[in-house]
Amino acid sequence: MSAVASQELHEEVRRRLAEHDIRYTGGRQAVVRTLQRVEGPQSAADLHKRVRSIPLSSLYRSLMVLADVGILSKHHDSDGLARFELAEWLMGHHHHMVCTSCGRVEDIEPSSDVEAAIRRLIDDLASSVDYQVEDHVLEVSGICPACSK
Amino acid sequence: MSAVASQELHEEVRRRLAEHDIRYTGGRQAVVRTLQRVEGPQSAADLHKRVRSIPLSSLYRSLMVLADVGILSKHHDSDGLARFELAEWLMGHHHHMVCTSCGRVEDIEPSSDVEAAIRRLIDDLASSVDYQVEDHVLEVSGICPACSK
DNA sequence: TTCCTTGCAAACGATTTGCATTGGA
DNA sequence: TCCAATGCAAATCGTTTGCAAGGAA
Repeated sequence: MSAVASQELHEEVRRRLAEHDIRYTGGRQAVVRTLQRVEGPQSAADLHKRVRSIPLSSLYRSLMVLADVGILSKHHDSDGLARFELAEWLMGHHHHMVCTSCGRVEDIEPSSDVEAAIRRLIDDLASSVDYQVEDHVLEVSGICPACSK
Repeated sequence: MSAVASQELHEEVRRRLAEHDIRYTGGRQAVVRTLQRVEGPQSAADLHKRVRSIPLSSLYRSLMVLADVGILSKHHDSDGLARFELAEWLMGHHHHMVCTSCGRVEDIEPSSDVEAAIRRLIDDLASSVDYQVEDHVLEVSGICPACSK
């Protein structure tokens, strides 16, 4: 559940890719490295600005491959743009705090007891509709400290 | 917080639109009526199938207008498709349970004490990053009863 | 050699927009 | 009359794909 150490991360990724006979190429490493050092989910365009050496189509292909094998998680922001971040087994489980004013996204890592409480609530909710819970996403929106001034 | 009575709904909508000098036309009523009777957020294509009389471009325009004045809320599914549902002040606050197998989305209305607990947790999380909470979305994914058989 | 990868350009598909027309207050 | 609303076609734009060339094992 907790994040993989930074040094081990690339080895973990390489290993996971190898299981699928997929190479951990320079372009893919650049994507993972970039996502490792920036906060919040990034769009293809965001990443393209940071690794201008990789053409967009290749970037999209890398993102697809990495998401397919579970190294990245993909979701869509309020504008429908696809955004990517390192998957939870690499990043650690976390939630998002989105500023409705500036769009900034902050990662929030709940303390273990808060997280436990969330799970309990979710299990409650799920049992009422007889679902088998796999995962959950909590996204909180509000005004960030910078914008509230 | 609770849902507006079905009969009052259209009056509420008409009122809200009137504040913006926007007419509550047949097409818009069809959209609202459809969203009122189907479960879960609907895509433009979904809605178009149900109200085939309205061309897609007009449908998109209705959806945009209705979302802009806060009658509909818009979000994107895992494929990036825009989906719409009646806003919370009309629908009542609720969360989503998404089946990862068949894609079905179920609305979940948390009991008031569960909801209170969620808010407490969120306020906790938010205070740690000094955000001013406005809203929250909890999306739980798992296997629905039909798919688990 | 074998197959995964990459680049470029073309194709796609959801959504948006220009413009002339229609319709309600 | 006046201005919002509509329909149609064309344009946008993020994303995907075909295909030929490149590269690692």
